Amino acid sequence: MNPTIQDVAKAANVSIATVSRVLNNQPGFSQKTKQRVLQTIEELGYQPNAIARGLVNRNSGTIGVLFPSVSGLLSSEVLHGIEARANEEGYSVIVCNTAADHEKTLRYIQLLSEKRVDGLVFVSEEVDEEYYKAFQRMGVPVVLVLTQSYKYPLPYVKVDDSHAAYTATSYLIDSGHKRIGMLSGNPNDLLAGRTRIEGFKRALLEAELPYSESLVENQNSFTYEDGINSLPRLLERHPEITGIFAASDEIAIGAISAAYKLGIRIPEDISIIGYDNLKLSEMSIPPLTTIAQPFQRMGEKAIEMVLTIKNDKQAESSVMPHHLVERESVKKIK
Amino acid sequence: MNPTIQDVAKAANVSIATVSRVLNNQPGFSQKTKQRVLQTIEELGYQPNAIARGLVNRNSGTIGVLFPSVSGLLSSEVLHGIEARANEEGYSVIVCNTAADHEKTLRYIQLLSEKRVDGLVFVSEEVDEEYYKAFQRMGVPVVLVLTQSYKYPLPYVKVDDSHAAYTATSYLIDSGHKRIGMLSGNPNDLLAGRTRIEGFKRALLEAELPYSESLVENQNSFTYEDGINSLPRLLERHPEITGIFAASDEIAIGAISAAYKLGIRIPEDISIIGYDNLKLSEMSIPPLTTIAQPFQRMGEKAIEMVLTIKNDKQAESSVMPHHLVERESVKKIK
DNA sequence: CTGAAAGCGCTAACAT
DNA sequence: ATGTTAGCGCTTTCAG
Repeated sequence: MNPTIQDVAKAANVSIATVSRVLNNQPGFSQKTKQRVLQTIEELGYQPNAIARGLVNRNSGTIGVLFPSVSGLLSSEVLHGIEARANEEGYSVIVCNTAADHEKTLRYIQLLSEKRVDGLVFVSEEVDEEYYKAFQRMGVPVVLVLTQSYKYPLPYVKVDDSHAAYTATSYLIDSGHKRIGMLSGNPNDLLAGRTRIEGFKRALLEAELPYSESLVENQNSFTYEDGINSLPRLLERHPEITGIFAASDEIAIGAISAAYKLGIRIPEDISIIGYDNLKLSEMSIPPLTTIAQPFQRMGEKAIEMVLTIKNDKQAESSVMPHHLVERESVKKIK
Repeated sequence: MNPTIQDVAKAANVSIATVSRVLNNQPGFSQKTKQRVLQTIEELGYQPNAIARGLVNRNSGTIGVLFPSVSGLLSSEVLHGIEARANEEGYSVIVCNTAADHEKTLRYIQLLSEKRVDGLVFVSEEVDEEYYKAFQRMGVPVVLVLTQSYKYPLPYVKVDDSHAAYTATSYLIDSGHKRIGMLSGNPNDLLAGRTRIEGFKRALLEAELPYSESLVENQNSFTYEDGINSLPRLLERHPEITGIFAASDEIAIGAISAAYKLGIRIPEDISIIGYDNLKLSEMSIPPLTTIAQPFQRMGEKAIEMVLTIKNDKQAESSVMPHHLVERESVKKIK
């Protein structure tokens, strides 16, 4: 059995209150007793029981994080930032893989609520009414990452998707491309789908370049496979295209693979710009030019916001800056 | 304030013991009272406090996981398996990023110990004496993943690295290659480094093919950059090489990129086989033939072992099967 | 500067 | 079938 504060008190000939005081560095003990207590703690190998502490202090020192997929290239970078910042602030993080499943998500929220986590970070998923109600019942700070809610007043941290898509498309335009298409993800995804298409469209229109819906090839998701499948279709409809904006790096890499099989050279025949700047993107052939989202920083920021809300009951949403990473998948024309 | 079991008891006109009984499905209540209790629980929105429960039951319902890097492609797959299985078994997982730092690791172990986690999963790192002592003091099951300890009796789950390297090299040989080199990771890494070189050497020797130390190009690590840097050096020393075994997929992908820049075609000029079967490997051009490690399954297995040890105080280490994944980076000669 | 004692919310005897 | 009560290990008044 682990020694308790009682054992320490007894062995050091003081009361448990005194032990508690030196443990928490609260006023009310002499240097002498402090030494004695510290020493017997050492001797006994005493370790305070965080659970008992949590019961008294009504906090668990942990923050829950909900991902639709933990093994995603993207999630792991966000998680990295979350874990780092949380640890700095003295918190642990519990990860939960919701698999984008409604029931599972609800169960996880319930679980985290029972564990009395001090805050919640909700990544990449839309917040529906049930989730929101559960959040409210928990009464702890909740912050959204890579997503936002139009219905509920939940603070978020993300980039401006529309603007970022605009930046990507404009880069293609500035590089001299005039016939530009898009490999979209899921257009029904209001957050990552619709808005990126919007930005794409706006860039084209402002540059007085042709735009039509057929210029964007939609998919159900944002994966490598989606990229593989969608490139041929887009090119079949629009063989004149020289530049492509892919809604995710994975899609872009998939498109590059598909192009390779088709004997199309990147960037000589077709230029491609991605979105995300995953580690993946520098490993492709050719290295992928893309829009970087500061995933790690976003994770850190989310924790900072959770903690701010916990203290101040208020925190503003944060729209993080994206930036262009020029590599070799886009050719400058003339 | 969250309602407590007291509130429920009062509102339902029963004692807290009764509420506790229906909550834990222990014998000793009528259907009638059960209904009543359940209903008032519903009405009050009562959620049991897992911290209080933990204090009484002396368990936290959580398992700690230590990674040298959470954002690694590999870690995230292991984590996926860990999280899934842990959740099925009613446990949560706390992730810790040690950054392979000694002090940090020690602090994390201490922290998890204070949080009274019910078990520990230790991934990809060597266990030194201080770690081991800390494990012992904790008195909870510890299982190693993708690593093992020669000094301490800690159960592990991994593949047979030497054998897997042998398999990879043999595949090259069976494909008709006679001049084969290796892009090793860190040879001072006893676990992932040394053993893979061994397997490589053994395969060559058994096939009566030339082997010398200069045939293996060492690096400090197993990254993409290492692959980029090491390919040219190996080829400079041994321009006759037609087949290469890379000690990790990342190294392999790096080598492919380097080859591309050098105008060397894969697999026409040189064949490459990797090690890991990360998602990455199917996205490369050409898709990478590699040795698959069942990362997800390993994560699951680790949790199963932790739980087994918790109950039976015994669990055997598990050497998981690896297997070859044939894709397009190796050419069959003649 | 130090100790006694009252909880934190719950489980598990032990009564009834 | 149900209630009473003693903790689990700790923090925090409140007294001295």
